[in-house]
Amino acid sequence: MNIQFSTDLFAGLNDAQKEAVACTEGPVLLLAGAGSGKTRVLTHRIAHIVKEKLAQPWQVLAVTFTNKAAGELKGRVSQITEGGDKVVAGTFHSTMLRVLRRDAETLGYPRDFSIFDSDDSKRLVKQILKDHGEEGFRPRTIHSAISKLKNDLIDPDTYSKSAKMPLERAIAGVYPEYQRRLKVLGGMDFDDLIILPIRLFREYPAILNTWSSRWRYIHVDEMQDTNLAQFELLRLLAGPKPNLFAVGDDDQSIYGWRGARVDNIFQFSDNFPGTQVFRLEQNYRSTQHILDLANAVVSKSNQREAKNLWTARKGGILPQIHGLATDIDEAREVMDRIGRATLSGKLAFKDIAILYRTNAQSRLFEDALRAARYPYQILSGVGFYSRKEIRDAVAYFRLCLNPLDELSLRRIITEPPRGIGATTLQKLQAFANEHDLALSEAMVKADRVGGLGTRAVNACRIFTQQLATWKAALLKTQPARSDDNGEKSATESKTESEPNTSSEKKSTLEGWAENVLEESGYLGRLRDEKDFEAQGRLDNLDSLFSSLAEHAALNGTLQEYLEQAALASDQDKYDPGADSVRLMTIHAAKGLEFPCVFVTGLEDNTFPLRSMEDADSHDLDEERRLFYVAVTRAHDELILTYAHTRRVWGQFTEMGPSPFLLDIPKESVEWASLHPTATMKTGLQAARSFQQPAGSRVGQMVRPVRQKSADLPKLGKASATPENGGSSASAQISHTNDEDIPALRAGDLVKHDEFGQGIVVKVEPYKDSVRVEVEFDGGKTKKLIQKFARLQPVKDFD
DNA sequence: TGATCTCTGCATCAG
DNA sequence: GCAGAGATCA
Repeated sequence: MNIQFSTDLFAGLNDAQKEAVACTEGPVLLLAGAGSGKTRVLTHRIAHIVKEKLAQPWQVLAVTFTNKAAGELKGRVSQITEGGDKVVAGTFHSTMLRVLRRDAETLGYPRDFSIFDSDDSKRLVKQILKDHGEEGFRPRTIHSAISKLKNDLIDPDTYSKSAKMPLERAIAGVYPEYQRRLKVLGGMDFDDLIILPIRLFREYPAILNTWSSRWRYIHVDEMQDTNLAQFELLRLLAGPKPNLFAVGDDDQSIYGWRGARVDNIFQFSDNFPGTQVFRLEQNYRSTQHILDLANAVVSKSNQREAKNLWTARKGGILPQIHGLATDIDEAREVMDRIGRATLSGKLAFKDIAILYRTNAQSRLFEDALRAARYPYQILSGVGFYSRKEIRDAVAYFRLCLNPLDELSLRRIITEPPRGIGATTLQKLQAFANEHDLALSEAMVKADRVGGLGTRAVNACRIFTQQLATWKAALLKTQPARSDDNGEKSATESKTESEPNTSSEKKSTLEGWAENVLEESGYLGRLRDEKDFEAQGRLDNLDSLFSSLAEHAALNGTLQEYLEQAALASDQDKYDPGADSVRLMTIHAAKGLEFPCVFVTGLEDNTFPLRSMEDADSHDLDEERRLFYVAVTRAHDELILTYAHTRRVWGQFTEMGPSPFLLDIPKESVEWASLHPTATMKTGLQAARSFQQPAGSRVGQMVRPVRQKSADLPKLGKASATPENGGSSASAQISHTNDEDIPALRAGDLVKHDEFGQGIVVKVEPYKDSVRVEVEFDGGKTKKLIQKFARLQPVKDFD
């Protein structure tokens, strides 16, 4: 997609797009279907505002869904008009972080507050539960409840009044304490980054005025996925004469589970009287086939604005559905297709995306890609910054910036072991509580803490001294923010490779970082371990150092680095240049597009994924929209796959096909599955069972895959049903692979073009092939030379 | 105190 | 299949 240098910003836009770009004043709602060019409208509108001098670039705010999208937006605006790089663009979180870095002290937080990620938050909740003697509840549950309350702007007092049930009372007990401790530790969690600015704006109108008068034009992308708190922020910032431009699509609302409200779109006009509404309904991305399929499934959802998404791209490749015996076969099938498409030069690796519902599914694809030696990148899952060694390193860094950050302190105090164990910490903590000190302050005064042995006191002294040295050394690496011109040598001083120099000599940020981990003994300990895993960890730390160096070369501070790390999204890892297959969850694929898309794991309870507690139709609708998002990522080619057997939690589990597959009209898709009739049947059962209350779950039979072939009677029945008659089944094998002949063994299910389905009775060598004896349905037994017989294995069947 | 081992519980989506 | 908790031993 290339934006041309055009004097006319409106050239190349369709009528609806033009209108939206031109409408710069007052509240505007742009309902933009998938692939309808909303990003184009956003960029052009902002460029238009800047170019017409309606505002300075820095008076234009664009809230995007990822920081990466923000960067791209700025880049594109710069291409069209001058000063585009000065437009303020970022996610809600990163934008509000600016506000908070300036005024956090007003709310009683230190300037250098830490950002706690959800792992930190859960730890904190766990601590509180322990202190309250309520360890029966899961920290995860409590934390997510608190998070939800915060996003709904419900404060602890209000909640406490309505809390009745034991769980609710536990939440009500933890919530205020959690907030209190965050503050004591000088930390904010992700939700605080949204709700604290709200409090700031409400309580200090002058501060609100600073920002709301600065940002004269506000743009919000993906409005359907904003929550109440984010909406309130927008309302406050937009002020009484809102120049607020919101873009969204209710069909793509996929974050209900974390508090997003589609009503922020539906009720936009009520909340902002005088709203002008525009619709983008022409899709420029996908073929008609793909849109038909997408529309068919999403139109079954209950709460939805009727719309009419269309495309001029008629024809194209019909989407395919492919059912495989096992999840491993599924991965193999995807590899096969990738191989064929790339080998023929039809597609590059980077044109291909493999999408899945949950991160756990990525492993098999990863293994298969590695085995096939196809380049790939994973855009979701356990990222770099959540690796243990990186978290440890970051904890050291965070502690240097914010001594109150007890979570980090506790994390690294035994990494490596330094003679300070649980009992010592307990005593320190008691002392700290008594004298109203932070844990790190108590350590400084360890000699005054009762009951500590000299060994422990010494250990504390050594550690606190180290910490002080590191802090001092850190200051030398940071260019003073006001006059930072000279420090260009940041990347260049890597010449000295002596690891054990004192902190004085390393004046670069990465040198400092390396030194901290060296002096603390962290690196030494890893080196001593000498095993494969430890080497990997050391390599990762090396990557951390070089990324710090890169950051420092751009005059970035450690704090900024940590912020970026904390707020980085999965998509920020996306490297559009690299020619590699992309793997990601559907959530992470939001906003992206690819010529060829695999949507995998289309089984009941994989996708849609049912949760134990709330299996109501509302959730199914969100899964449905998620499916819609998944398939509308594709330009030309769409392949849906599912497996009959999947390993779940290490156990082989029978899966039924996704109910979504049943919503796809026959003419919109090609069934490449081996057993469509059976598929449809189990699919129907699955669809029905979805509506049943939790507890009555089906399809959880567990048995080893090897026993599969013993399942013959069922097969016989299924293939004897009148409506399938065998003909439909044979039509399904759309392409026989003329690769290697499948290895068969007695008990395997096979299918023959003429004789239908059967079971292998005997396998014996015959010349340069094998002779297979097959007992076909109806009792006929045939001896066939496999080389000529074109027997198709039917590995797995319900 | 800390290393090692066993076991249990648990398992979406994400900034 | 894995991480974290708890038990055990040096």
